Amino acid sequence: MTEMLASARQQRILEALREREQVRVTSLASELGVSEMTVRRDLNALAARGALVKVHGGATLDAAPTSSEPGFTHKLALEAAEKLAIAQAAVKLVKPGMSIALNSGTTTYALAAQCTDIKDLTVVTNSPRIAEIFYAAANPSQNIILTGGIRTISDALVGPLALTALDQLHVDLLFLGVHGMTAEDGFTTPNMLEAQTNQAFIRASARQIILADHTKWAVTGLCQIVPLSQVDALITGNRIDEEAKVILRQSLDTLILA
Amino acid sequence: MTEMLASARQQRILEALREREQVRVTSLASELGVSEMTVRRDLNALAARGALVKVHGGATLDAAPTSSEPGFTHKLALEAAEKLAIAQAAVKLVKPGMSIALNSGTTTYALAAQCTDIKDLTVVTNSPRIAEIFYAAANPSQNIILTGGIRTISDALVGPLALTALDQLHVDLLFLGVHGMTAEDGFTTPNMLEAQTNQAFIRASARQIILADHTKWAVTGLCQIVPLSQVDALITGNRIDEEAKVILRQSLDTLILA
DNA sequence: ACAATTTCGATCATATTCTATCGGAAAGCA
DNA sequence: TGCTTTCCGATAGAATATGATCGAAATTGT
Repeated sequence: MTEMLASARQQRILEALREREQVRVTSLASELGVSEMTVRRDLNALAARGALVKVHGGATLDAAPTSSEPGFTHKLALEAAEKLAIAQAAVKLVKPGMSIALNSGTTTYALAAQCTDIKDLTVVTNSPRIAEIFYAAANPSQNIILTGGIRTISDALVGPLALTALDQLHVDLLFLGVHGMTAEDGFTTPNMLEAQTNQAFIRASARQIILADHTKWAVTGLCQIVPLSQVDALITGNRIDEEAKVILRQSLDTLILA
Repeated sequence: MTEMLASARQQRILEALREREQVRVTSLASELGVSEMTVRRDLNALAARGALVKVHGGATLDAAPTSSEPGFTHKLALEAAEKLAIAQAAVKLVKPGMSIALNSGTTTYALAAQCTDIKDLTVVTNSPRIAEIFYAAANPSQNIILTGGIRTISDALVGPLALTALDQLHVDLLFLGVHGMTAEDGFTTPNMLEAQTNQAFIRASARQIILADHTKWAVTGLCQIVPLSQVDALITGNRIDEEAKVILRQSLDTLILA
C-alpha cells in the first residue's frame, strides 16, 4: 500500500468517525497501517481543531455538553432533524418587510437557510456563516447587516465592535440560539463574550424568540444571557421532558413545540 | 520530453490535484521531469493564490470549500503574478506584533494569504473573504477584527457600522487596494460607500500604503478616496509607465516597484 | 480497595520533507 | 557581445513526521 499523506489520513479518520460514531486507536492503527502513536497524534491534532473529542481508547463526535464547544460543522449534524423542524416553525413568524436578528448558532443557521426567499427582509447577524448564506442567495430585496467584531470558535462576532453595532440597531424580531436552559439559570452560553453580545441582541429587539432543541434543557453554560421569563417565546422540539414543558409554560408567554 | 513553461506546469499540477484530490511532491517531480525544489516553488505560488493548500509532503484541495463569488475569483486571476509580487513586497513591511488594516480587494487578499504565519498580528479588515483566510489559518497568536456593515458586490463591508467601527480603531499600517489612480484625481474607487469606508481606514492608520498593479494607472473611478500626496507609500509592479513612475515619485515619499 | 490490563503521553532516534541559499543556464534587452 | 533578469537545480541545515520504548495514568475485574 502506497504511503499516505498525513492530512489524508486525518481525513479518513474523520470519515470513519462519521460512519461508526466512535473509533478506537488500535483499530485505526491497523486499518491505516501506521503506529498507534501516530494515530494518537492525529487524534490530538483533530481534537485541537474541535473536529472530534478524544475519549479513553479512541475518539468520538459526541462532546461533553456543558464545558466544551465542538466545532460548528459537526454540531450541525447533531439533532439535525429537530433543528430543521424548529427552523420551519420559526420561519412562519417571519413576514416580508420585517427586520429580524439572528445570533450565531446551528439552529439559527438552519433558520437562515429558510429565509433567503422572503422579500424585503432586513437581517442583522453576528455570524459570518449566516451572512454567507444570504450573500450566496443574493436576494436583491434583502438587506444583510453583519455586526463586526472578533470571531469566536463558534463563529460568533463579539466584543466592543459588536456591542456598539447592536446598540445602534433595532429589529422587530430576534431569534436567539442558546447553549443551555434551566429553570434556575435561565438561558446560558459557555462563552462570556457571546453572552454579552446576546444581551445586546435582546436590547436591540422588540420581541425575542429563543430557539433550542430538547438537548439544551437542564444544561447550564458558564454565563447567563437572560432568565426564562424575560423573553417572549421559545421554540423547541416535542421530545423535551414533560416536566420541562410545565416549567417553560409557566415562565414564558409562548411555548411552541415543533 | 520537451521543456515546459512554468505556467503550463502549474496548470498540470492543478489538473493532477483535481483528479487525485491530493498530490505528493516527490511523485510530481518525477512525473513532470523537474526537481522537487521546482515543484515546491510551484506549490508555493499556487498556494499563495489560494488555488491549493500545502500539506507536509504535498498539497491538497481546500478541505473546507467556501462558496466563491464568481466575480471575485475571476478578478483574482487577472494580473495574478503582479499581484503576488506586490503582496510579497508588502509582506516584508509587516512585522510580528504589529497591527495592520486591509481593505477589500484582490491585491489585499493576496497579501492576507501571505500574512497568516506572522505572529502576534492584529488585523482589521472590512472583507469577510479576507477574514476567512485568517479564520481558516487559525493562528492563535493573531487577532482578527471584522468591521461589520453591509456587504457590497466586491466583498466590502460598508455603511455606518463600518465607519463607526473604524473610527474606534487605530492601526500601525494600512494596506489599501484601489481601483484607479491618476495625477489629477488621486486614488479612486467606483463605489461611493467604499470610498467613504476607505477614508475611514486612512483616518484610523498611522501609515498608509497603497497596493495597485500597473493597470490601475490612468484609471479614474467615480469617487476620490485621497490625493496621491496624502499617503505614505505605493507598491506597484515595475511594468507601470515610466511617466507614471516620475509622477508618483514626485507625489509620494516612497514608491516600491515589485 | 487492590491488582491486572490497557491506554496514554513524554522522549529519543531516525527518516523524510521543507526552506533558504548559491550558482549556473536560458532568455530578454541594449 | 555584454548585461540583467528569470528560472531551475543542488546543497545544507532546519523543521516535521514517524515509530519505539517506558513510566504514568486510566479502566476493568475481583
